[in-house]
Amino acid sequence: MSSANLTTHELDSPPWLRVESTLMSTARLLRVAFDARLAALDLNLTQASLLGYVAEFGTTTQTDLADHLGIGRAAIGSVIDRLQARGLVERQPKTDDRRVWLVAITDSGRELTAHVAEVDEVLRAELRHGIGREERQALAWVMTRLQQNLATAIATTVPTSTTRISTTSTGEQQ
Amino acid sequence: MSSANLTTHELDSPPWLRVESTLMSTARLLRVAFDARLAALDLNLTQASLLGYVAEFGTTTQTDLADHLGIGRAAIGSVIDRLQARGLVERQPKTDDRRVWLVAITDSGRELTAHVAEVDEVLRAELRHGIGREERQALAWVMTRLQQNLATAIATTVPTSTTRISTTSTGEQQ
DNA sequence: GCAATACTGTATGGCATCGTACAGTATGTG
DNA sequence: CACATACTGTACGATGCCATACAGTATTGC
Repeated sequence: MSSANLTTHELDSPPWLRVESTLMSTARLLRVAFDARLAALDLNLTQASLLGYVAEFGTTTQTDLADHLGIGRAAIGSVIDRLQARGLVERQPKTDDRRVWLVAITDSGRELTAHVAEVDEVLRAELRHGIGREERQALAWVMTRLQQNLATAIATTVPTSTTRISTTSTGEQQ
Repeated sequence: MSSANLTTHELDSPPWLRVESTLMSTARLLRVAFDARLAALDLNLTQASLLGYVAEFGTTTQTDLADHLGIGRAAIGSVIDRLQARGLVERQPKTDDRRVWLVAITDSGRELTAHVAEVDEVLRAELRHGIGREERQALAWVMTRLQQNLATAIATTVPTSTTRISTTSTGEQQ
């Protein structure tokens, strides 16, 4: 079974990483699940998110898009490239700022978005199974709080910066 | 410097992906945070997890390790390569099965694990800030449940063309 | 014994993302 | 107006992971 191993490995993983690894693997499964369902539309989660965002909020700059989807400006470029190549979005010049592209959804993109929304709705219904409304809200709240703490933790991490950790040897394995 | 963009993009992301993207970005931040703290030890989260697992549960095969850490067999190999190159773990042949390597922790690996545990403890204390015990437990419970639903959803995804969710056989013609 | 099958680890190529550096453009300051 | 600074999108290389294909080894069936 080459499919992502779906073993509930949180049960016997080292206790000092239990929550972390559960979160990580849940995120991975989430991506796999969406990607699998979206594969029928030849989209992955990132592409679908971008499409949905543009469909809902209209034309936006790439930087804006990158911020909202939580990935970098460099990465968003290639995502747009592919969607544009398929005619799902288009880049329009912005008249008063020639640095930026405005990313707009096309008709066929809008059409596809409807299918995406459908897939999304179905999948999310399945994921809600056995989980109450308050529990979902609590989950969202705790994770938001966790994000704040994470941001603080990252910001206050002692800059290992200059140490650079010197890759030293390690270089070649093999 | 180098600060990952920590924008709280969950607030205005497309509603039909809100929970999903929150989970994804939380996972990303979690990895970034751990990686940043572990950078002082020249480890990333995956390496630290592997080290911790071997330290706690003793020698294991690579396949076993891959399953428990939730990544593939191919990926685990290179992780072990690097740890081995630094003398933190070692590969021991298994006498009664010459296909497999038993991955064992070394003395210096065990020593480093103590530091890892320390980093982990500090960071987790920071992450708990403002989050009650029951809330954490609720989080863990919901995510476990979510994982089950995800696993089911993935398994029941209609195989698009070549997508082989199928069980064992069928794989190669032959 | 021998062939078929299953399993383990590795090599290879691909993908998504990151981080850095860069050229083009806008905006602010003197 | 000239210059410095900030911002946008892109190019490039690196990383971590995956899926596939493969060789070596074990196991099973006859």
